Amino acid sequence: MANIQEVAQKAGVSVATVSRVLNKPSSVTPKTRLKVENAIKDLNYEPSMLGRNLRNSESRLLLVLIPSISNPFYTEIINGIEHTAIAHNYNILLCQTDSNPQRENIYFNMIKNRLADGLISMDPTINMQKLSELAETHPTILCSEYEEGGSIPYVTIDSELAAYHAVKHLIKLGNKKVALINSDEKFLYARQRRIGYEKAMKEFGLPIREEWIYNTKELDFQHGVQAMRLLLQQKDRPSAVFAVSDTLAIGALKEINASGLRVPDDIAVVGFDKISFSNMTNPTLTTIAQPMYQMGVTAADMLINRIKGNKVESIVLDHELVIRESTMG
Amino acid sequence: MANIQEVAQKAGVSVATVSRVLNKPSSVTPKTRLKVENAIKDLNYEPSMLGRNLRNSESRLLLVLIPSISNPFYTEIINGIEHTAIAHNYNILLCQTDSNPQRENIYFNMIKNRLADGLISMDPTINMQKLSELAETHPTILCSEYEEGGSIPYVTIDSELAAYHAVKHLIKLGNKKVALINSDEKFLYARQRRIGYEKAMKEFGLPIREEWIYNTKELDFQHGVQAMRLLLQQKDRPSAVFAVSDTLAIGALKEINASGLRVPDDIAVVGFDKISFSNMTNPTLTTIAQPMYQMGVTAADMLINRIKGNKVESIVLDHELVIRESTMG
DNA sequence: CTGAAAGCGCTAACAA
DNA sequence: TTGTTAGCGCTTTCAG
Repeated sequence: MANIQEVAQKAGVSVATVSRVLNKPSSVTPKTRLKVENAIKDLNYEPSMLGRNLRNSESRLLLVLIPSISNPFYTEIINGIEHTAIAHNYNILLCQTDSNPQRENIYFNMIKNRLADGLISMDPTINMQKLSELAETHPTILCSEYEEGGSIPYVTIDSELAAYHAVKHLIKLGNKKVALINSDEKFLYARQRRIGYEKAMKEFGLPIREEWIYNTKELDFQHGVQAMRLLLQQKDRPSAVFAVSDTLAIGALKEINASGLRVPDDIAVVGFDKISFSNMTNPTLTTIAQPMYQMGVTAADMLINRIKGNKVESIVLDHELVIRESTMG
Repeated sequence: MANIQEVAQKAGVSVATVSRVLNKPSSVTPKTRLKVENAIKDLNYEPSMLGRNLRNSESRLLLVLIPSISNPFYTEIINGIEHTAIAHNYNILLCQTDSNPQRENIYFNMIKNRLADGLISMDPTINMQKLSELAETHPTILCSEYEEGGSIPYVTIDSELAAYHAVKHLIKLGNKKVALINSDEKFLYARQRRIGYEKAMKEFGLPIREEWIYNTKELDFQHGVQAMRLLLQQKDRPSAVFAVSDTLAIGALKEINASGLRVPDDIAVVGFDKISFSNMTNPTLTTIAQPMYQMGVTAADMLINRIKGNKVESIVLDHELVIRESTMG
């Protein structure tokens, strides 16, 4: 636990020189550098980030806000963020809000208290009002979910177009009765995906029937099961389902199987997100792949740029339809 | 971005008094306290953790090391850690090693650089040699995977006993030919689970056949598929499988289904960990539940105690066999 | 109960 | 190239 002072003393130089060896070795003669390096080794010295951070007025920490770590949707995005962060000498503070405003507040305070230099929010349930206020004074980026017409820079995909592609795929397979398992339409992406769904249906002259549209409260498996159960109870049963998240789709899959029907023969299913489990199901799941990793990289790049004081532009990335067994006859 | 100085000035008191209002309001007269509180509000003051941390020689960050965030095994443990941490005014720095020694080094350095006050490792691939050295000078706890006879305190379950229970369950169901899908036996838990498996088999006078024991390189789904494929190629096919992780078991499930056999009628399957996806499969998976959340809480408590300078004892928690469809005829 | 002052470990401006 | 020194924002000891 030696400090810079002791190193300087041992090496017979000033603390400034030690600091230079640490941060810009080229600005020191090889001879003195060696002396310092030896002293560092002898004393087992490790520079304290506490001192450095205070002096530099930075924490070199990036706060990443997600609803829950158990949602596999975020893992690849986080990987992208983390990789980029580390490459720029930052670390990430991964924080779960559990969609709990109290939790949210703790994390907002961490930013205000300079425990983190900036924030990437991926939480659709976040209090946009408060976040926008925070964003005025502290570098902030939205990832995936964003605010239409808001002032916070974001990186996302075109949800409407993606949903349109998914539904079109089902229709082209011959399905005329396509159901939609959507999440709560208080979320922007849910509204957008519904529009994409309707657009595809209309384009092919198919009717949009309210009984085939189900809005779930949450995104988890169990809600997918329940949604599918209700859909199966219809007298005029849909022949295909588009679910706006893989976990919902996997729930639907499970329920279809349980009811003795077969996927895709009786009912075809398309999910959204391409989470890793989506090819472990039986049958494997056709799904929309978001460029997760790339999204994370982009978000982190944008945030680091903001921290540096640069202006950044919002970005919309491309998606891709991944066709697997759940729609292959 | 006001600092404590400006608040003091505005309130007409010394910085010491402001600090007192922040940390021990009862040590200040209500009258001065009010003055200070008003100044804080007026200036929108937020105390800087940078200054406080340097002064207190602490970061109030706990480093949590996991192999990969995509492994659902860790999510509940992390929740336990995080909750406990927050309750004690700590935050966690969740770090993925990707089983990459280079990554590992970065994180070890973060500890040495005082970016975190202590470390909980859940990475079975970690360099124990290096970790032990680090643990001599920095608070360290092992969670789940531990070192037999090592000096680092740990919290874990009795893997041998759990495996014994799982296999005994299969045997009691009438299975005489039980296969084991184990992970690499360089890991302690893998060795222990094999011993538990053998113990149960021996106890019931059943032969232990090497062809029925498969060691995988990794724990993911795909390796489970592959292991099961080989097991199914045996002329004398096992009638039950115990996999040491749910992801492996889910892979096995998938492969059994693909080969036209039925679970549990043809082959019964038991997993390990009770990850959330284990009851989304078809059929749902019988598995060993570890008290994940409790493990996280315990690990965090232990670490915080170590940071305080207290001695802590290693703890072995109880597990539980959760019987579901994959073993229910 | 309050204030003055030292100092946590580091960096960087300035001087030599 | 190297050293001196101020100071980042805070807490805490010591006096009063």
